[in-house]
Order: sequence, then structure tokens, then C-alpha cells
Amino acid sequence: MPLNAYTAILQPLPLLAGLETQEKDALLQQGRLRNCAAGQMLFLHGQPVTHFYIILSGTIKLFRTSPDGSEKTIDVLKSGQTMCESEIMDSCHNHRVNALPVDDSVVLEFPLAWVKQAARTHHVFALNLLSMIAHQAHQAELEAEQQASMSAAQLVACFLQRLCVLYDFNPKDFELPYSKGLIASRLGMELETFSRALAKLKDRGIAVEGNHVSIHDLAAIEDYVCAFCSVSEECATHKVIEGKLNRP
Amino acid sequence: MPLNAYTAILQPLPLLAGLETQEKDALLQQGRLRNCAAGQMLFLHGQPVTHFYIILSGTIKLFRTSPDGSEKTIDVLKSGQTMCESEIMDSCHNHRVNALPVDDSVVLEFPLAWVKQAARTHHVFALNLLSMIAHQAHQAELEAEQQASMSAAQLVACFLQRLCVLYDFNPKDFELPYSKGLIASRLGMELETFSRALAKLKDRGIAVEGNHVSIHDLAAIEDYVCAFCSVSEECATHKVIEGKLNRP
DNA sequence: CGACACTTTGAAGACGATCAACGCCGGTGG
DNA sequence: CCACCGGCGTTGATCGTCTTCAAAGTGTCG
Repeated sequence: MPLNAYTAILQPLPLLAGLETQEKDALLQQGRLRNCAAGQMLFLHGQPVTHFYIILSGTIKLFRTSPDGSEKTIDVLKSGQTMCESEIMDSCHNHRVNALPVDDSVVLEFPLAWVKQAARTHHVFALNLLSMIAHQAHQAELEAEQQASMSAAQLVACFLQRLCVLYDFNPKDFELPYSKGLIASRLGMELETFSRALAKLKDRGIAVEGNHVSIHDLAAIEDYVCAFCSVSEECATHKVIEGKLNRP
Repeated sequence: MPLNAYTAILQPLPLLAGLETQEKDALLQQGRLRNCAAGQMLFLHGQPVTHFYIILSGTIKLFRTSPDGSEKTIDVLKSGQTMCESEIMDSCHNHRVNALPVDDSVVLEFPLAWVKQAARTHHVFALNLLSMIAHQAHQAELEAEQQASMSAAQLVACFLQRLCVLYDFNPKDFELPYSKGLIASRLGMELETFSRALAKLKDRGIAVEGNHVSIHDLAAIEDYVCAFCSVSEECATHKVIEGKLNRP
């Protein structure tokens, strides 16, 4: 069965942390593998929530559109991330966002009942779920705060750092995993503003040429960005990045 | 026992929905009543989370301070609302905000173990908790989006509407429940901006004199504000408000 | 009455959005 | 092989909105 190909993604899943390998396998077997072509909506804002998803490969954009036509990217997800965990639990059982694969993607999809059943039978699963949702709520709050209090350039610097952690990139030298337009939208700014922000970051030791990024002088970036993080522990991102830089 | 005085607040609590009256009472008995003088911090950002709180009377401001001294009000809570439900579940077990009573307030406080125990023994409780947290996460996201896409005046109009629902005010005629400075901070804007926003709203049928507010011409407000809400169902606020206006 | 917190108003400045034009590149079709 | 096109990104100029600083007005409470 083709699920084996994704063991490296599925076994370390935080949602399943604390379960035995066999228990994990038993749960995962119940999922349905689904290929999603780039550009083909996976689900729509307002539709009833029917499934829970684990992304196995590709990139999926979550966004909302206002009646006035403007589009806000809520998040851009990669393999190993999950979709709809909090939408499932919200009392209004409709999707709160549109989901659109940016690349050709593969997801593992589970019916709602699966989540409820898993939460009932495995206490750990329920706790993991709660913890994930609570954490996401926190992140959303934090991001909102940062968007309000940081300049465009700071937001970009911050984003690049997070990117390195999420994708395990070496900050000195990596490629943007998706287009600048998408990044700008993710950061809630116009493409022009994003472009100008990159120019400003040149002076601060972040060089971006085309899709290639290299971050030098981490200390400077930290001063620039982290002064606005509310609490040092919340800036654990930097720790991870430092680790990367100091290694080979 | 003095808890009886708050029956009107405690019995309809969404967190306890679906439990028998006696079960609710048994759970609530384990809480400790606590008086909080205005201006005395209830807990601090970064401290370990030790309790879960139900607000019985008064008003409590949740906020964060940046190292640069600026202060962001996350929320302003009233009786019947709860604190720390999602902080409890987050894996980092520290407070993410400061809590400061604006008025002299009374809270019912429960140790962490109480929440975990209640979630274990009452399935409904666990589900309510999850649903609340998921819903809050959604609200935070939505608010962030609105802050980015609406003008100051629109945000204020929107806020006043929500205020009417939360406090069961008659939109034609009510008093602001706390200071304009606090409202401005809650909306993520400067007091001056808030003040100017009120001036603009005069033309649109929202009159504010001192602490007194009267909203006429609800249709106009809806056009003004709701065009930016992502989906009509999410604008249920308006339905409630209309109900109020059409009554007596 | 006077101190003080709260609010309003004015004027200047910063920042991002918007509009418009241009450069760059890969693909398509003659 | 070259010309044309469309998607993507950059750059410049302008505009509106919010913040900031400063000053004056309002109210309450001793």
C-alpha cells in the first residue's frame, strides 16, 4: 500500500504523538489518499466541513475572499501539516477558508467521524488535538499583534526566519519555496511593498536575488525583529536558526 | 454559600452546557471566590498558568506589553466570560497575557487539575472546551483580518454593534461600559484616531456624546460595516441587533 | 477653586496602498 | 530563429490613513 512512502511524514506527526506505532498505523490506514492538481480547489469557504486532512506533499494555500474581491491568504501549508482540525470542532460546521493547492499535492483525508472516534478511544489523541488548536489560536493572536506593530521589512525578516525553521533550510543559503506574490499575500501586504521591503533588508544582511535567499549576520536580524516579540521564549525560532548557522 | 448569588451567570455558562444542574453545582462548588480590586494584576504574562477563571462581576482587561513599552489590549472581558481555557491546554504552560481588573471584580477560580478532571469525567465538558477554544481561534483570525481590511471608523462601528450583543444593550440608547481609551486600545488604534472615527460616524447615524451612544439607521451601518464580513452567517451580530431595534 | 484624568482638535510626518510604466523571462506560433 | 505574448517582479510617483506631538477643552472630586 502506497501509504508506506510517507512514513517519514506520518510517524512524527505531533497529532499522533504518544501513540504506539501500530496504533498510529491502524488509524492512518483509515485515511484515503487523494491527489490534488495545482489550481483545483480542495474545499470552499462556507461549505460544510466533511473531512480532516493531512498534507503529504505539495503546498496548499488557505485564503478568504471579501465580497469586494480582495483576497487574504491565511496560511500556506506544506507536507506534515494538517487542515481543518479546528474547523471540525467549531460549532458552526462550515469551512472558514478556501483551500487551493499551489503545487500538485497529495493529501490523506479522513471523515469527520474518524477524528471523533480517535479522540474518544485515544485520550492522548484528544489532548494532542486540543493542544494543537490552542497553540494555533495563540499563534493567530501573536501574528495579528505583530502585523500591527512591525514594519513591512520586519515582517519579511521574521517570515524568512520562520521559513528556515519550518522547511529546515540553512539560512545562509536557500530558495523561496513559493512565489513572492504568495508570500506577500501571506504577510498581508502588496507585492510592491514586499519588493521594497526586500530592498531595505539588503542593508541588514539579508540578500534576496530572484528566489535565492542568504541571511548573514543573524545577530543584527534578531535585534531588528525580535525586539518586538513579546517574550523571549516565544522567539524560540531564533534558537533553532542559530543552531543551523553554527553547524557546518 | 455566596455562590448562589451568581446562579444567573453560572447556570447558562456555555462551558457547562449539556450537564445536569446538580453536576454543574458539584463542579462549581470546587471553585474559590476571589475579589479583585481594580488595578491589581490578576496574573502576569510569562507566569506559569495556575488556574482557570470564570468572571462573575466586573471587567478584566487582557493585554501584552512589548519590550518597547507599547501595550496591546487583547480583549476586555465581562461577567460570564472565562479566562485561560486555551492557555491551560497550550503545551507551553505560561500565561500569554497580563490580566488586569478595570473595575473591582469577582472571579471564580479553579485549579488546573479541576479542568482536566472535569474534561475526563464529563465528555460534554471536554467537547464544550474544545469548541470554545476552536471558536476563539476563529474569532482571533477574523479580527486580525478585519483590522487589516477595515478603516478605523468601520472598526468602531463594528465594535459598537458587538458591544450591543454582548451586553444586551439597546442600540438606540446605551452607555459605553468602559473608557474610550480602553476601547481604542482594544481596537488597536490610538485614542486620537478613535475620537476622530466617532466624528465620522456622526454622519452615518451613530451619535456618541460622552459615554452615551445612540445608533439609528441600522441599514446604513450594515452597508458600511458588513460589506467586509467574509460571509453573511458570520455577521449574525446584525440579526441580533435588528431584533433589538424592532422590539418595543 | 484647582488638580488631574480623560477627551478633543490641529498640524506634521511616516508608512503602505494604488496606479502606472517598465524589465525580465519562458513559452508559443509563425 | 525570431516576434509576440503573458506572468512575474521591480521601480517611481502620488495619495490616503493612521500615528505622533502639541495644545487646549471638559469633567469630576478633593
